[in-house]
Amino acid sequence: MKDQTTRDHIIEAADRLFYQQGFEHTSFSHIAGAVQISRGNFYYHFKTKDEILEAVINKRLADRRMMLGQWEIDGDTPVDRIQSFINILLVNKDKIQLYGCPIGTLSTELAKLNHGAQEQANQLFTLFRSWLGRQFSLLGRDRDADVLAMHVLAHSQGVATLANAFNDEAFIRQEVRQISDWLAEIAGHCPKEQGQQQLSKKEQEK
Amino acid sequence: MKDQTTRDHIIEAADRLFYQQGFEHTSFSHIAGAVQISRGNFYYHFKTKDEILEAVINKRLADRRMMLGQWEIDGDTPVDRIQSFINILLVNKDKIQLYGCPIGTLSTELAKLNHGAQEQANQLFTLFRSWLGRQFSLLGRDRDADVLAMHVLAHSQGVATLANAFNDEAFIRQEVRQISDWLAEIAGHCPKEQGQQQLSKKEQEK
DNA sequence: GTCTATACACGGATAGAC
DNA sequence: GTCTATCCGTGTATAGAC
Repeated sequence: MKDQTTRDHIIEAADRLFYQQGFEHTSFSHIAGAVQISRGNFYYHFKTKDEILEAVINKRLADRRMMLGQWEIDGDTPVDRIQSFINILLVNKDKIQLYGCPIGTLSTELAKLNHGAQEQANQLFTLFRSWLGRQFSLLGRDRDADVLAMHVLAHSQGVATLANAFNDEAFIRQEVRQISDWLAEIAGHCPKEQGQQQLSKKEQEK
Repeated sequence: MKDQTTRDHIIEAADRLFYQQGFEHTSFSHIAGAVQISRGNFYYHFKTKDEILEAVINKRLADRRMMLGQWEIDGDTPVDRIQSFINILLVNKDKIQLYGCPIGTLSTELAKLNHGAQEQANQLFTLFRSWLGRQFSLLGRDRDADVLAMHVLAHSQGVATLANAFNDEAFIRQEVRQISDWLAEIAGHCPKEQGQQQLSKKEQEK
């Protein structure tokens, strides 16, 4: 599990560089330099730049699925889990101020490049969208679960974009507070929530 | 007023191409081809690519200042004017679905490129931020005018990013409705608003 | 002001030795 | 698996003729 192959190292470096510098701006030389291998060796692992992009997106998908799975385990209620999503803005605030959201900025770039991998990259958004939608459904908001999910997703994207532009941590905290209040209000109006708080996983274990 | 110089044509084409394809992805050849001049001629007007970028940003600043000025004339109340801002999402929905927000995507790209013009590009955001802040101040929300302005700005950015990713017009309409309701509620709670409706510019002219 | 020709660096990609 | 050497296209930028 711990013995990373050269291929893994390449994907890891590319993931980081694509995020920090953008996909197009990152060259083979950049990645090869970061991994400390020659450019020639590079092509043994990946035939084209698009193949690396595909691998990076797949890695990001796997990483995020893992993260969402963990939130399901840690979060006792749907509200807790949605709050975990909102909190990424705080947890990753430094990187977001420097580079924006890794999912949003990649999607935006690929759209402009009219790149074939755009659909694949959007699966990252879809992953969060579906997951958030399920949480809102569990809250008893089955009818507008997807609308609420998209709203939360859009909010986090907007905050990331402006936090990046203005390099403003206070703004992130402000907006996280606002959307958390909004979430609490949503939860308060939900019929299924009040009585279920004590039926959460951890409580059941006792 | 109507005799555009070659320089103006270049800026116009670059403006459009930077928006549609991104700054880095757009080459001199692209722009020269669009303007129907040779690449060599190009350098008579602009010495470097960065000079074109600077000119494009200045043009965008001038265009947006003009637009905001028009909204001041057309909009009777601060609420009307803020609503004008929100409505850009609807007015430009087709382009937003294809290319995102011209201001947000440029800012995001320049941040990744670590480009010197980033600060200049952010003046576009600042322009809207200040303008929106003034409108909220006029609504009697002087204390949190900037917070509200940033909130509206972030919302529009988030909607643009996701509308672009999912190419989803219904989502835009949905979110515009939501933020409009929010605005109406904000206005309803504002002490200065109710009594001032009839003191608007057009009413005063009579 | 506009053109052609050209210099030069860099990026993606391949061939073949070790 | 990893390396060096190399090809080719494109991108920025310049020189100089018209």
